Amino acid sequence: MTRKSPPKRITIHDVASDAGVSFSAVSKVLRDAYGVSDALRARVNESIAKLGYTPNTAARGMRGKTHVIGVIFPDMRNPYFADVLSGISAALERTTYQMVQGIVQHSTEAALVQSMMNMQLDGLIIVGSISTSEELSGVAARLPLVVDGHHLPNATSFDTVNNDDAESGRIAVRHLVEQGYRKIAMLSLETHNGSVIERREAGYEEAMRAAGLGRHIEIARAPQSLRDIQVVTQSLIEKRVEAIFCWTDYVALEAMSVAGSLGLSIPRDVAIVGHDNTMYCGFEQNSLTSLDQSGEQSGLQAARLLIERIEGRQKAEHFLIHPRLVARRSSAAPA
Amino acid sequence: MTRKSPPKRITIHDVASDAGVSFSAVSKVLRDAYGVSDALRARVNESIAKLGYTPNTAARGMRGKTHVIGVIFPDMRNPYFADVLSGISAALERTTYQMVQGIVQHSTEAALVQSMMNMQLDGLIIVGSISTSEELSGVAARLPLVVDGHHLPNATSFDTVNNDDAESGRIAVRHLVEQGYRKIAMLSLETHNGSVIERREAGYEEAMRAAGLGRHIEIARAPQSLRDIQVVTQSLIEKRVEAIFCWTDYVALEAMSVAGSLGLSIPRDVAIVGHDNTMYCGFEQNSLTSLDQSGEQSGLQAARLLIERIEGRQKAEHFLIHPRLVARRSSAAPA
DNA sequence: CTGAAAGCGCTTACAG
DNA sequence: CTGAAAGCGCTTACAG
Repeated sequence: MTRKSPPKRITIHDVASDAGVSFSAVSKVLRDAYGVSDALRARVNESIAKLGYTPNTAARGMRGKTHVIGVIFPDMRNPYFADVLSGISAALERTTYQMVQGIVQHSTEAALVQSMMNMQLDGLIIVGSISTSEELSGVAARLPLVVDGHHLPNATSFDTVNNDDAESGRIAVRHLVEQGYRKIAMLSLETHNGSVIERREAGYEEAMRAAGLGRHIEIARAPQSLRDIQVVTQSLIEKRVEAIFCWTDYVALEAMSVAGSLGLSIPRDVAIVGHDNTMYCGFEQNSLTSLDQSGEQSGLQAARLLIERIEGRQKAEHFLIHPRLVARRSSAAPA
Repeated sequence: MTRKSPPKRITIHDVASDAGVSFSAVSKVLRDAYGVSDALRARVNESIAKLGYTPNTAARGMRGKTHVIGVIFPDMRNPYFADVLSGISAALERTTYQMVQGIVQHSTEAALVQSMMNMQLDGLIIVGSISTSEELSGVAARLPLVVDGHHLPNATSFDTVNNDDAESGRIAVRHLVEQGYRKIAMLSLETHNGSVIERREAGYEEAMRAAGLGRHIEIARAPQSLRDIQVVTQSLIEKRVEAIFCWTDYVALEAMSVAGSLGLSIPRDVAIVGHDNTMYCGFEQNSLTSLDQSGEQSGLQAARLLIERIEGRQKAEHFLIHPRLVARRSSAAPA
């Protein structure tokens, strides 16, 4: 085993001997525990600074808290998640908690959760979970959990943060109807119970019926791949729909691309509305109308709830965000 | 302290007693160590499966390897990083290594590195590092390190994976010159020594001179914010440049947006070339010419190198990727 | 207010 | 081939 000899790690013992105190005194200072005099604390902190000591997270994890939380994202491609992360990060800034991310790629959400539990993290935020209520309850039984973007009928063992996704669907439809569109389709995703997408679909259908457009309800579901989105968009266009509400922005941008490739002009030939109001919406070449659910706010609240839960709160809390339409050229009234 | 009592964790001892062996025998099976009979191994594996045992990463970290590596990204907004992650993930799939990500937000790269060292991770991949050679050498002295996207004059204690960024700059310029453009500017980023951006600038300048266009060299550097990019793009357009080579795609998309807002048409009034060939380039409304440095390949190689290094390789290796131009409408020859 | 002891769940020599 | 012992760096009662 040829290993480079790593510079010896500085431990609590080194700090103790430098400060001339017992090593348990150092531990107490670190954890802000009771029963340390100001003099002792000052001396220890000085040594910590001098030696550049940082606690070994693995060792901490064996006994108490690691002061690290985990955040799980379903993918890194959807720019909405960057907004959520930004909110979480801001909320954590003034706390002693650090964060690591797990992004579902070839592995599964469950594997990532397991891996983070094995690392003894203090709590977990799962964004856009694809797990069932039962699975999430199982996780919540083992560590503090907040789920962001998943509507669960009866989550009592963990907190949730959600956009009012049914309202998103309603707002999108009402807006398009006001602009003069009637044959409004929805471009959705093959999904599962309790997902944000399911709620958006429900809101879409409800508003269509309320507007007397029930006969025009048309929900097309495509997997996440660009190729599939293309095919499904084409078929909607062939059906001569007048407007398409897409479950997330990048799908809307792809739909826009397909329409353009077919020589159609937006919104004249087909109007498009996205969801999340990510940074690409504002680009002139897209000018995509979108529903803003403030990912930043969502992340901020999720982090707040998680910390409260780590510090002892037992009762579940559920935070709801109200979406807001940002109208742009892609849904302008037909001339 | 009212804490929910978490279901007791299954440890190596539980497995041992279930299998009727000593707990050290279990440890050996887990680590594939020498000196375990097939019969014992089979019995232990059966118990592991039955009990659903997974090793406690924190405990492992106290003595040996955690089998977890860390990947640090400078941000989550640039879609190029999703490609890199995908490559790393693919490379890890057939190994026993898990991965967590750290994304630089409000914290710093150095803080994230420290945090991951404290977690006793087995190795680190830093993508798009902003640290100096010295800082990175300091990290490499403590754990196996691969740096992706950072040209360091004399990295001997860690591996690197790089795109040939000077070549990217040259290819961009040559392509634009072939298409008939002469006043070619570069939209860059305020940056540091050894960065990929610096190299792209160097390649740009070199190719401009080689084409006899030295007098048209114009490098505008903007911070990462959309607002700043707007201002800088406007000033380039006011100088009546004929083409703009942007250091990364989303900057190019923003430049495109600014041009559009000013009523200019692309490429007739100004041609645009991006870098990374991320998924947005192919959208009809963008149709952005871009240099493909294959983020997936980059991630794949980085993970391979890191694992080799974790398993004992001492000599530094440096992998170079050759960029490839993907031409689209944004740089078509002026009619 | 301060310190000595036990123990978290593993790995790593070492002894049988 | 198998197992008992020591120890990684902390936290948590507990004793002084």
